[in-house]
Amino acid sequence: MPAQRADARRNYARILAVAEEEVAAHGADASLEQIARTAGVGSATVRRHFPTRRALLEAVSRQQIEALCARARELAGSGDSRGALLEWLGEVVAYSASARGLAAALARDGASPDSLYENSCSAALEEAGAPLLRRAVQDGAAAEDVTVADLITLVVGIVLATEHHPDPPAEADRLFRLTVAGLGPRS
Amino acid sequence: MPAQRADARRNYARILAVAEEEVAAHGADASLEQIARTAGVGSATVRRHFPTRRALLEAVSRQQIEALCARARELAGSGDSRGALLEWLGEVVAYSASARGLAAALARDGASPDSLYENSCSAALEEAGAPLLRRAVQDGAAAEDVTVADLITLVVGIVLATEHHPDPPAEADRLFRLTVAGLGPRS
DNA sequence: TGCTAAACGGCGGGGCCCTCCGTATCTTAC
DNA sequence: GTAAGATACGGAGGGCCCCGCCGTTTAGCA
Repeated sequence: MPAQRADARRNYARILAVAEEEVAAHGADASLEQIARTAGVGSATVRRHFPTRRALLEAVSRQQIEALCARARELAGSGDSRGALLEWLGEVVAYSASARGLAAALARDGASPDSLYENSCSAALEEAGAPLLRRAVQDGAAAEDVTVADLITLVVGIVLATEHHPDPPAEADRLFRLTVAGLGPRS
Repeated sequence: MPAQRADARRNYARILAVAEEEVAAHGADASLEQIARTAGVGSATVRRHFPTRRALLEAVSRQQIEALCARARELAGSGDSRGALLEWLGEVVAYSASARGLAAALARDGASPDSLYENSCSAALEEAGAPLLRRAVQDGAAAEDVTVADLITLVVGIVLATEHHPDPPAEADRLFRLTVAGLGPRS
């Protein structure tokens, strides 16, 4: 006895596939109705499988998020704690800047009453990044009151602000390096 | 012979006043129709005075922007070039975080064909901030390849990313300080 | 006081989001 | 194999919004 009916699973997959293309093409505010139309289902079905736009964005971004989490685990064993953290953050920037909708999925949405099980995407990333940051703090390469959430928020901010540039990934990377370096040579 | 008819000016003022409240209440994507209704004019009239949402946001933010420009001129004479630049940027953060819509008005919108006379808001800010940055660069307090536009973009990113937090201004300020400090004590 | 041009605003088209509810389809049990 | 029940579907309608058109009003000038 499947937890879900077979046709429901099929539709879920179809919708998700179409949504990936549509979000890639039109960004985080792609039309849900358009997705439904292309997938050949009713708009209600889309809403049934993905109650909120955010839910859909998170599902679309899932693979990328998991890849980033895996990368964090890889880097956790690296010798250079600061370098590992920066490398990982840089990849988060690169992914978010090139895969449209990812940044929006990561952005916290204060509109929710209970923020417990929500933000599954950003929660996963934060958990994966925690060891990296912890090690960097221990090595004195990062301030103690910084959280992974802070870093993710900064990254998301950079990506959001560069979203409309001619070459978002390049610009995002530039600003990220600038941020890492601090305002300038002399502090 | 007025460049504009008297009633047009009146309506402009009415709409702008209503828009300020509405944007303050509902953020950058306040309903233009709601503004028209509250102002007691047709929605076409709103569009006539403010062809794009961005135009309206810029008009709404004009006073704040000018205040920030004035502040930049004040700080231009300060002895501590780095301190002056940081002080100014901090105020940009504070303004943007507390006045809803300002960040959106500042955000570059790549949708425009000719970006010449556009972004009057951010253009003004950039011009006002240029001397501050120039001095900081001369004093070696900022990297040479940094532009005011970069700094504004970073600030806007921080504000956008913290927009949905419980206390946006506080969070934005935190992240700004974190950015200025660089990732950590050891670089 | 007329005339002209500027400004207004109602209206309709198109789109999107959201909800409801009758219907079709899958599962399971017999 | 079939009948019953649960599950999922999707069309339709309401509400809101942005946008453009165009007949009408009104301010400003002679």
